[in-house]
Amino acid sequence: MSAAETLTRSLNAWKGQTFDAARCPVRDVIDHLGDKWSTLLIMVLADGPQRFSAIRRAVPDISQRMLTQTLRDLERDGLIEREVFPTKPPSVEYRLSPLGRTLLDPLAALVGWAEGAHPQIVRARTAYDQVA
Amino acid sequence: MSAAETLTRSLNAWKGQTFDAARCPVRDVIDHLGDKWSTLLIMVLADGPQRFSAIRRAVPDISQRMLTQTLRDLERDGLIEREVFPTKPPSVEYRLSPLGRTLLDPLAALVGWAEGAHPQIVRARTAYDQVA
DNA sequence: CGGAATCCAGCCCGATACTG
DNA sequence: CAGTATCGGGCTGGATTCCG
Repeated sequence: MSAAETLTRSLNAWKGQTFDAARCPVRDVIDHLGDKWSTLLIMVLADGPQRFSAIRRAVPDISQRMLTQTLRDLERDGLIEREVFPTKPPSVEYRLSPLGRTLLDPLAALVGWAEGAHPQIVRARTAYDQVA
Repeated sequence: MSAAETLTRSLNAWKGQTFDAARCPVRDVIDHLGDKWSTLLIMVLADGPQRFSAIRRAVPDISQRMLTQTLRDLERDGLIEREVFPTKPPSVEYRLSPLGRTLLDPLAALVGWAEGAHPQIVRARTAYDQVA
């Protein structure tokens, strides 16, 4: 089955039903990954388990608040695991869960596409704004 | 190269540089796709060219304003093309551009993952909320 | 070190009304 | 039919402060 057919079929699965966005994976899962930091944090953790402050250094422009919150959301979705080491001062390690690791393949495909398409997209924007 | 290596390498490409989010594809492209409607509209257009009102019927809960705006943004990025037929009343057709079609494969992979992982994610959330 | 709590700005997005 | 214009609420996310 082609990619287009896969996507069309995924859409049509929701035709006619009393519409419930919460039960549609595209909305319930992908939209959630689409927030400002989720994909970036998963990419950081793809390299291996990381401590809170190490993640923070890897993503310099994230605020402490959003780092905590995004990690919590990913943990709640079962994509990452959190382990506390009762040292003094405490240290906390985050790692991808088995489910989270299954996301790496499709995510790498998307990131690869984004890198390849980025120059064309930048050019398209310039051309569009030229006219308008 | 493994998916994890691909992602890590993509991240490390930005280490040390004076950080400029606009030049990072993950932020400039993927975050943009992460808005509420973009992926959904691309999925609709994967089936073939569609008129404005047909797209609207396919995504019942989008407002006219957001449909117009999201289509404009996708057109600006060069992912879709817009053609006006000067009939009376006018009709406008939208279709994926060649560049837009190259997104279908990675997008289908991600949507496929989301469908497969959705049940596990729902269960993870329930378990998490149980404890908290 | 890794948070939690609070406050607040911006903008995303929806609802509504009007147009060529 | 396919928009545009305007208004306004709510949520995302940043800055700051405090805590174990």
